[in-house]
Amino acid sequence: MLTKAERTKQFILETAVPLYNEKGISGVNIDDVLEATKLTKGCLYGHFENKEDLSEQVIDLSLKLVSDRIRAAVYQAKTTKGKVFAFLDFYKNPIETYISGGCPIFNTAVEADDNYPLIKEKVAKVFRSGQQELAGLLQEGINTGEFSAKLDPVVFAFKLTASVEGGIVMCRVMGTAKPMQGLVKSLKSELEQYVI
Amino acid sequence: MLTKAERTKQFILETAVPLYNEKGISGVNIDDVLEATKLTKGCLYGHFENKEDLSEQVIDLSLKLVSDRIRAAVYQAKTTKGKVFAFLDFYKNPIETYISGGCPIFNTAVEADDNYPLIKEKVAKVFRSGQQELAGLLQEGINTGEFSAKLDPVVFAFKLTASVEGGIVMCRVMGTAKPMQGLVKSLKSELEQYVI
DNA sequence: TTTTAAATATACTTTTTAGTATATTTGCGA
DNA sequence: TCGCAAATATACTAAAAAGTATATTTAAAA
Repeated sequence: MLTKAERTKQFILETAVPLYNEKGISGVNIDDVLEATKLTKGCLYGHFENKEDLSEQVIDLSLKLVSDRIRAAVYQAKTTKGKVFAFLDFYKNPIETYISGGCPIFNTAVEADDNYPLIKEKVAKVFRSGQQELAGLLQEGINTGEFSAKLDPVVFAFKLTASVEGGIVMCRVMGTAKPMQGLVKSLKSELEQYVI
Repeated sequence: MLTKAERTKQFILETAVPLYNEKGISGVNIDDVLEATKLTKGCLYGHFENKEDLSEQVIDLSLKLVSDRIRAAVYQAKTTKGKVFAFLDFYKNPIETYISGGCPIFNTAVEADDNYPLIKEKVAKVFRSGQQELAGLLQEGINTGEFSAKLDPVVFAFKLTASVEGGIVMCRVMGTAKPMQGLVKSLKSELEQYVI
């Protein structure tokens, strides 16, 4: 059983997650969070040192939530090909995302890049481990004979992630999920070329 | 000959462009701009109604600058394949970008998405016309017999843009341009498959 | 070259946002 | 179920940021 304080803190973080994802770190202010949680300053500052502390923990949670969810989707599939397809299907609809406002990993990456070195490093870690995992998956597929050895796991893992993430942003701005369908289809058939 | 006021206004906008690209619209404040330009409030507010007006015009310029530059790079090549390759090579080094801070089209897209509907629409226009142009280019290549008709111009144009833009962000955050080389190489060889 | 309106600087006010001191309430171990 | 420490609310101060009134300077037309 969680203590009251722990539950409140968790509630603040969870409520702030979509807020931060939509407005960005610089775009969110404390009053937004108070408004959304219906709590007061005294309460919030009882759980977080300052805005920076809050922001850091919100981003931590956002990154964890979406990473876990993608991983869960991927590891549900049995074959390697199925896993890769599951990854591609995760952002099938870039308008209505798991956490409102697009992909938090990517959104954070763009904003943290030149402004928040600490958070930038967190996102870098997420990307690096994600790339390693995805490339490892592809390599495994080659090892088990599911894919041709002509497939470059590291390059293709990057291509998959970069194009999907880029596609999300473009679709969201243009207000249509359609190009994503074509993109995913194209990436799937690209992988099919390596299926033995 | 430009008048003094026109030159000053242009100077403010040009100075603010990299600032906005690095810090984002919500991250920039008037004092940052004054600091960078070494001008004063009285002067700045003589040229812009308010911060919103300034932001809008800075973004307009950023989008124009980078669009023009990409177009210039592309239309320098003679063959269609050469043009597409030039497009891919434009962000060959995602760390040191034409405008410091990454691709302004993409950075703006991410931030404007849920926060600045007016600017979002501007970015959407840039993406739409860019996609149309790139797809048109590919279609032309098919028409002239340079590419196979099996190439889907709309889908491939989206794939090219999304993956390069996504790749820029990932490389910047991870602090390495290397994955971009592999990505560009892969996209080039993907196009080569359609070259007759 | 002179005049003056336009451009810019200075010094302010207002508004917004972050943060804090203290009072009040509430959950939980004794 | 009582007592009190922990949690939360209230009401404030501090800091930062936006915006303005007015003085001063400067560029360009006469």
